[in-house]
Amino acid sequence: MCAYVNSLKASSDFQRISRLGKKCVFPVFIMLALKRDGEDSSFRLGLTVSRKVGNAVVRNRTKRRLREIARQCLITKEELRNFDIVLIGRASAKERDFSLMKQDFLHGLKKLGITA
RNA sequence: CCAGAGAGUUGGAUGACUGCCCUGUGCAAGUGGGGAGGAAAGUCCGGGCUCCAUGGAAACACGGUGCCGGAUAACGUCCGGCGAAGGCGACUUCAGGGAAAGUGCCGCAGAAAAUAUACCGCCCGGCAUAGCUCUUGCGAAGCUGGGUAAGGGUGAAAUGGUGCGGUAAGAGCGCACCGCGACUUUGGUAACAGAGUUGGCAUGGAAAACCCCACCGGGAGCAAGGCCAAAUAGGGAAGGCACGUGUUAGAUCACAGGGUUUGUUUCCAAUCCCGCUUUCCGGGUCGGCUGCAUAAAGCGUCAGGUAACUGCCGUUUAAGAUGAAUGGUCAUCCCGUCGCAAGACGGACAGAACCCGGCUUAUAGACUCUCUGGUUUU
Repeated sequence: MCAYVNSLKASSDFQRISRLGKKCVFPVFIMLALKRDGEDSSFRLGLTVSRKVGNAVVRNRTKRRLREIARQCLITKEELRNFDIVLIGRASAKERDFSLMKQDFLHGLKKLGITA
């Protein structure tokens, strides 16, 4: 998907994370996180935006905004090694201010105990 | 200027920082170039391309199209014309072949909904009563036998319409005009239109119930298909057995037999394939590459054509992702709304997925051209 993060693709990965991972709900998105075992040290990101959010234009835009937030917040953090994170977009994501969404994301990372 | 009709264009602009996809260049760091739409949408038609081993023909079935002529690779599309309906008009709309080939249908209402028929009414005859006249008749109401489609009422629709004649009352029964059919003729490539003669009314509606006629159509789709490739099964080679006839060293070759060829059946041509078993070799799911963007291409001049469109020449090369790039933040300007102002808010519908030609649907605002009907002035 991108050079700076590896993406989650297989639907089995999404199912495993939603079953076993920790969950944190915001009005704009739902954050799921799960620590992975093994040698691979990279961080992986998955995005899900359902049809309830809007038409194809709105869904694409929502995914881009979520991906940009992840890029700006996560790329430098060493704590995120071996973590899989899934973001599920919700309907209000198309209207919320970008900087506020960014704060929501950092807050979510703290709540799930990933960062201090 | 107001109201309206038709056709078309556009779909915010520029920049900064920081990212993504493709690509050129470079050992590398880096750096250059390109990056959503008119509908990319719905997936409704028509093609290209690919596979189903190949080509041709016929019948049946199924599906589609349906005034005429043209355009096109093709179309259910487009252009021009005809007819019908609507509008003062510009113009718009139309599932616009056949109902005298056949079957079936026409709710409710109404007498009757299709071999016509008689509910009320109108008219005539018979019987017969009240009454009148007066000894012979007239006879309302009533009963009964007929005639009649003028009038009433019902309905979406009632067996041509209006008028005059005619008649007991009526009726295309007769006549005039209109409509309709047939024939002749003129114009037109044709649909069709005009004129004339004639018939004397025959042909109610609906084909979007079946059907008939003409024409068209094989199926599935880029998750097509091809290549590289960890595992398993099918596959190939060699041997043995089996096998109609001939032949040969030999399933070697020929003929015969059987089988496949995508809606079904049949025929023709050509080509392809052929039972069982042992050993050895190989083998293609996840993944990657390809298919994959130079094409019925865009733009422009000129020429032909009423037009759709075509031809010549010149010129341009224009996204290529695959859990799917084309973003985020900000500044200035533009447009709209609100506001005295500073400023605030908003800028439609909507996201390429093999590629083209259409159709349909969604679309804030802005702009251009042509035409029509008014109004005012000259």
